Amino acid sequence: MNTFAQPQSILRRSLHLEVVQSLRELILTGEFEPRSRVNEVALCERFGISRTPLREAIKLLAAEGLLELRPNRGARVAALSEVEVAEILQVIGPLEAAGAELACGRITEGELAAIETAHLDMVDAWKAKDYDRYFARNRQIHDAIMAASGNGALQSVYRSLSGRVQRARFSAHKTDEQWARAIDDHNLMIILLRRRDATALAQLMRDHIKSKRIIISAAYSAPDAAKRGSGRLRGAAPS
Amino acid sequence: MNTFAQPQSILRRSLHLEVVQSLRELILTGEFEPRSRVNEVALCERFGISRTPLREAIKLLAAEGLLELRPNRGARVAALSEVEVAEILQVIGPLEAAGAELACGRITEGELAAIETAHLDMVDAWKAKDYDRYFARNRQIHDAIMAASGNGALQSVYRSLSGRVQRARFSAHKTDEQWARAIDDHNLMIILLRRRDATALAQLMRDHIKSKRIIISAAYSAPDAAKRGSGRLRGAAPS
DNA sequence: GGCGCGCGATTTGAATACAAAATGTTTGAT
DNA sequence: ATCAAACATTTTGTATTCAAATCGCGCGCC
Repeated sequence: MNTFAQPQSILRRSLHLEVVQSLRELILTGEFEPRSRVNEVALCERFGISRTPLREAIKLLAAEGLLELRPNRGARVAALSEVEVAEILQVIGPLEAAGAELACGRITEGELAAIETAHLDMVDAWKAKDYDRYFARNRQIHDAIMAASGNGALQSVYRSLSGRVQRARFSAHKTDEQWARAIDDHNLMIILLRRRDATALAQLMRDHIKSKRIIISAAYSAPDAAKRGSGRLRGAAPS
Repeated sequence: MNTFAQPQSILRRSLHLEVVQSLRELILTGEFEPRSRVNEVALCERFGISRTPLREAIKLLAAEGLLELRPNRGARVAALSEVEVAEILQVIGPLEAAGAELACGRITEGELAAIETAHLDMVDAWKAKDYDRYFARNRQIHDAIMAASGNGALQSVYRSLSGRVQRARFSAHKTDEQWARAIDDHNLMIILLRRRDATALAQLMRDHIKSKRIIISAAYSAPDAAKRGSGRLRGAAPS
């Protein structure tokens, strides 16, 4: 009767890791806004756990840079300044370049095909102006390239940094022209990947990120746009 | 009377962070050997604290990659395989290259002078075959270059990865020729930094690390040397 | 004599309890 | 009326307690 696939798999992975996962989701999806305080007891009730594993999770996410801990004053969701975002992007650039370079030497036909599929869907999302889907596919493509690098350390560093700026990247809406240029970059990316042209692809990845940096800078300069992006959910604008 | 400088500064920085610091030291200095289990109660007694902050610290260091956590089976000091070390070095290369590139555009005369001083002392240590001092200065130089990049995110990622492979780097003893080549690299490093030749320096940093990778690979291939290096303290060899 | 099984001891995982710090509010004085 | 100080409340930090899982060992069985 009990055809449970993995009966305990959820409970198996120590509670605090489960909480880390959930919390990370909440932060990355934007449910928890930057600078908002993290109330421990409230979260405990929400997750139905005690404070001990929650606090362990908080410490972990703080080390990851998603939360910031003020001694005796609790944790709050990290809010990156413009320069911090710029700094992280300056790190991501070389990482993506290195990943792409490695990927050129190891990527399989299957991985390439998957990336192309995601790419086509991303272009589709672009045409449909479906920003959410565009963004998801974009991320998927970059992750897949990093995965194809075959370097686990590279992937995990990339994922961590990428996660930290995800919100900023997402909330910084592109102009039509910037968006078109990004699509161009991605088209070229596929071509160079197919050609296994490591050098050119590495350079492209660096430039690609650099333009993202410019876009985000612009978003920070426009205060209302930044506020909107990083802040509360989109919807009916007040008055 | 009480001319305490920072009366509580030690207690101020929440206990778990203090423990993280101490534990990190113990791991990095090699007091705790790779693969050795971390007994919680024993450490609690050693630090004179309870298990809660210790466990928070353990979770943190596990996230950092210095410890590995096995569910219900405690933590143990991470022991990197050869491929893991190689992977991390593959990440460090581009990071150092990027850092050096940035540093060329921002480094001050004072920072440069400090690096040169460290460099001279490192060369001195080399001549005296003082490996410990050589290693310390080496680290100092690389850290200083990264610091001169002015990119905080880059520095922290670098420090983390660098720490994880520190033991492997240290324990992989160079041949005389390799050592001489490393010195050459460093000489050139200083020259290029002075010239602010970002492109050439970036390339040098990549190559510099690449040679380190070869050295470490060789150390892993020689099983006794690797065992010796990663394992117990040097001293009288058995039989 | 070797191997599997079960029991006890140890160790980890999580929850609760207690203490200290910070925040917000009220009250009193100027 | 305003400001400040003290108190009460909330929230964090740490310790202790309880439960569950693992490990080691001895016993019995094949």
